[in-house]
Amino acid sequence: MRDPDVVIPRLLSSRGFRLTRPRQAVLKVFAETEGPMSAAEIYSRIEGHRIDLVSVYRTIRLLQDIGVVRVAGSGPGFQRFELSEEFTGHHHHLICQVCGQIKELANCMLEGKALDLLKKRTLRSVGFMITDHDVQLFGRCANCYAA
Amino acid sequence: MRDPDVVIPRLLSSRGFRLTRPRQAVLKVFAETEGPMSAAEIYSRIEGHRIDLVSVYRTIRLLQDIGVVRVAGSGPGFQRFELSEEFTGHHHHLICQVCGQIKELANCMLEGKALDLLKKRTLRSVGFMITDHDVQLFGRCANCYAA
DNA sequence: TTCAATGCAAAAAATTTGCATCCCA
DNA sequence: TGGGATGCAAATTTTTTGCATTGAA
Repeated sequence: MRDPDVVIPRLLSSRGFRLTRPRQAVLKVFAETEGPMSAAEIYSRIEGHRIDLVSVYRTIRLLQDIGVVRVAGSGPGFQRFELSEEFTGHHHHLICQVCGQIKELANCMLEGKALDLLKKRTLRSVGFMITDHDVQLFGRCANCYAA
Repeated sequence: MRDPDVVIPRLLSSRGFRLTRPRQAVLKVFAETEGPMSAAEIYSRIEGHRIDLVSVYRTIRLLQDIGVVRVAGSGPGFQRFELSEEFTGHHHHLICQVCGQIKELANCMLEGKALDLLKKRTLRSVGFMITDHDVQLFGRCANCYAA
């Protein structure tokens, strides 16, 4: 698994993008946080929040464009973002339907023969080429289950 | 599989909600369309669109509250809705990353022992009670694959 | 007839864009 | 130092809310 603090700045500079203060701040939040976050959540985790929310949006977009950030599980009316799997490893999410909390789940029960077979069949039958997948598991987290 | 045209009006009236013209129009669109739609898409499919977009939103919310519609695969900046599985059957989605088109996929390769085991393990280890799941398969549809 | 539901307007919330200024390479 | 990046303001887009009027039961 690669280290975002090393890889991403290098990737930015190799493509002619500058490593500015707002970008560093957003990258820091991504690197030190597990699980998907909305733009507002990222913004609120930047100490002092002395950068503009617009720059958070622009940085997220840039990181998506260069392939190091992906959309992961939109909430009600907004999107959440997460480092791509080369940094986090392949994983899926446990989403609490009561409080909205999202946790990572390391095991993927979809990889392997079943998925390979599905890919082949889908390509043959409808012409759709499957390249990625996401599994969302809904239910109640420990707190909301107890309550 | 139940018939939404029969079940939903009955469900509405049994809970004291009225079957108004805007609600009938939205229900008609849900019943005759396969796959998830945004509020705007639903609105655009209502012939003559002589009802207000606000009523579309309010109807979607109501249908969610009584459990016959669910959020399925939000797009970039908006949500998509679909009849719940008692009407459509359990299924997942093929999402084209190029054109955004969404198609239904009837087979679920997750049901069965693997999922049961995961449910047990997750409940025991992190206290999370899994009740539902969604699988999104990303890639390229036949058109965009050819291009 | 009556109260829920609608349409219109306007507000909120999430996200994007324009542009003068700033600062990283 | 020059051009990409930022901040601020304002525009867009999606969704929600307030309120007088309408219409389904």
